[in-house]
Amino acid sequence: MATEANSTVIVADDHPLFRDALIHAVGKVMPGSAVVEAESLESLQQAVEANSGADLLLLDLNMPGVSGFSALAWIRQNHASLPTVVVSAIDDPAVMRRALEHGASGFIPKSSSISAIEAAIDAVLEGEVWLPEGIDPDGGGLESGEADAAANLSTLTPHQFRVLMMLGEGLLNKQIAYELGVSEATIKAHVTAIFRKMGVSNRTQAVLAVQQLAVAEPALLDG
Amino acid sequence: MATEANSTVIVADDHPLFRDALIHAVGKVMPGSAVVEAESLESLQQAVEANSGADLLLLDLNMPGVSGFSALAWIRQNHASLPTVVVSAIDDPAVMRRALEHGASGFIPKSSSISAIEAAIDAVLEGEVWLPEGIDPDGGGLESGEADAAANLSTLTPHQFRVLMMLGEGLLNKQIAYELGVSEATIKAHVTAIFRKMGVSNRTQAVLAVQQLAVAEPALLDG
DNA sequence: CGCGCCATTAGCCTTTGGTCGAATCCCGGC
DNA sequence: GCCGGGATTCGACCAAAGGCTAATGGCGCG
Repeated sequence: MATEANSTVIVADDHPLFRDALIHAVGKVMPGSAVVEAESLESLQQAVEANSGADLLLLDLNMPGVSGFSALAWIRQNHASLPTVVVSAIDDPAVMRRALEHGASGFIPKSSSISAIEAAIDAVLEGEVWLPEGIDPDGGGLESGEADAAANLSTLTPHQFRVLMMLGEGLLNKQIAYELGVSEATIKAHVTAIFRKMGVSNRTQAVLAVQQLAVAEPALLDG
Repeated sequence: MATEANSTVIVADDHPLFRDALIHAVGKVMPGSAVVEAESLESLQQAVEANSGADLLLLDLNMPGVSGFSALAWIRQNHASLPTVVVSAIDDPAVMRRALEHGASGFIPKSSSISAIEAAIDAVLEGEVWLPEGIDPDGGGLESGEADAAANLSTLTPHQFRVLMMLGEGLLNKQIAYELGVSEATIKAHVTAIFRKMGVSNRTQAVLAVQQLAVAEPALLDG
């Protein structure tokens, strides 16, 4: 069991109950570790920037402000030394493999037992790659467009990344400016920079590029 | 074996070799039937409009001009009496079930044997629903956003539908006008009508709505 | 035949989007 | 303490998008 002292873990999940459960599991596997919580893209970026020496990131797909593998791809490229485990309600093996392709060190379905979650954290801290039992980590590789989109995405600055995510929600420049508390001119400048880095020429194409990193929502089975 | 005479089948697939294979299978199961071919969205629409009494449509996902379930959803709503079998290189059971939810009468993976394809056509002509062996047709139902998008999509006129697909490729109004050989004013009129019917207020949101009907490209496994 | 719907286009005006240049700020290196 | 580069910020300027009105022609249906 890896019982590191003075270590830091970032837990990013917008569901408070599940976030607490993850924190609890972290506390058992890594007693004495500091935990930083994030429940949105903004707080996630702050947490990652402010704790560049963190030892582990537990990252939910689908938080307010990001969906799909965008955040994972960006963080992995900009903080390569931060091991990241994806946590998600989705339990599709193909999604798990895509997560690994984007640099994740493991994948924890939200349906996992406490002991499985602890085992996963423990394994990743030891430098291993962890997937649920019975899932084959191999398979294919990313579609070329998705890999390109991820590579381009990772060159964006933090602000540019957030702006791009908002473009992906169909927001107007004016709305983005208001939400970020800056002028519309600033957003336009960011948007132009995004276009260059993403290799596109208008916002619709930028949104389509981001969509390649989306995960298909599974049919809603719970009640 | 259903051997209808004077029947018409539409085969829509942009891969000539596979289209021929499908036509061959149709010829065996339905001797004497007329076959109409389509290899793009435009020719598909022409074929469907010109053969309103056709007995069967074999429809590929991912043809030039359309991708995902958009074409399926639109055709099923506007030509409810035309049984449609989806043909695709994708063999994900979840995709097959979504096809059925959008009104398909069956799903034929391109990896199927000739005999399986013939069996599928035969079954659908008899009014049955056909899926590959071992696939459970039940499961979930569509995500609400996807069902809404499909419903809205089906109210579009043929031209509007084509314009929307081009919006989904990130084209400018000017480019769409050029490709369709009409003026930019015409495209703007179509686009405005599309926004109303789709319940959105700008082209980015329209594209996002259409994207809900997309299918995730699987990892490329063939050589 | 007339009515409604679709497709087409023009003209006009307002809003949004996108590019350029430039100022400021922050941060690490010298 | 000073310098340089990237990030962030912004205003000005022009292009594209979007809303509205109005007019034309075709096509199906009662």
